[in-house]
Amino acid sequence: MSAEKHDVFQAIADPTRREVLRLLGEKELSITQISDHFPMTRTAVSKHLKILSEAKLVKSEKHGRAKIYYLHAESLQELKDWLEYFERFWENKLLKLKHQVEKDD
Amino acid sequence: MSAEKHDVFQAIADPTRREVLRLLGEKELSITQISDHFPMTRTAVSKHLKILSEAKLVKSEKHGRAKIYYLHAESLQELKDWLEYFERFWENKLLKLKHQVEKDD
DNA sequence: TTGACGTGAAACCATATGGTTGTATATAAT
DNA sequence: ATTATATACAACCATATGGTTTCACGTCAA
Repeated sequence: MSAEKHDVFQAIADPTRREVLRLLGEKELSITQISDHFPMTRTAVSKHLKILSEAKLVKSEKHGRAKIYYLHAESLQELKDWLEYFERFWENKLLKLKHQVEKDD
Repeated sequence: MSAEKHDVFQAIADPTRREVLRLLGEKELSITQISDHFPMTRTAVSKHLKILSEAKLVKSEKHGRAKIYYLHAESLQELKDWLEYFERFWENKLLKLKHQVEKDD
């Protein structure tokens, strides 16, 4: 798991990491709590969390011996911006369809 | 490059593939035309196109000896839907900020 | 103080990924 | 018919990715 090349797009490419984000959307959780939801070792989950951290999609705080992770959804803005560029390619189609339906009434 | 496991999330994880999507947003292009934009072989670009095809983000038609690719942006809807779930986590913050600014006026 | 608990980190492994070169095949153009 | 063009496909390669096991270390509870 190499250096500074984990951006948001790569971070959300993995289904496990997307599921982690959903979990953290519900509630802050420790690493152990998170890994209880997955059929893999705590170490594996920990690596996923590292990647999510690098992409700034999650943040963490130490509470005693536990490390608590929480969602930092603001970083999804980059994705939203990227998507926006492509919206014109199908939003128009939906509008045209809507107009067509209304005309048919 | 293995079987049916290329979904939209994985397809857009690669910067080259995102750039291909942008290019095709401007204009339909053949494989050769697309690969002219990248510092890699036509074969490499062709593999990226295959992955984008599997994710249904692009479609293609044969015109004589050329294979013309065009954008199929509708498949980005899945991404949009996924994002929507997380919007509540920061849209509210922006709204609060906006209200604060208005109150300050 | 002695464990038990929660995490970190290193070493290792199989497979995926992103790229290359080389060869084959179909379609135009001369 | 020959040649040039556009793509397809197979083989190969280095590195990344996603996972494991093992061990070390700080922290909390008895």
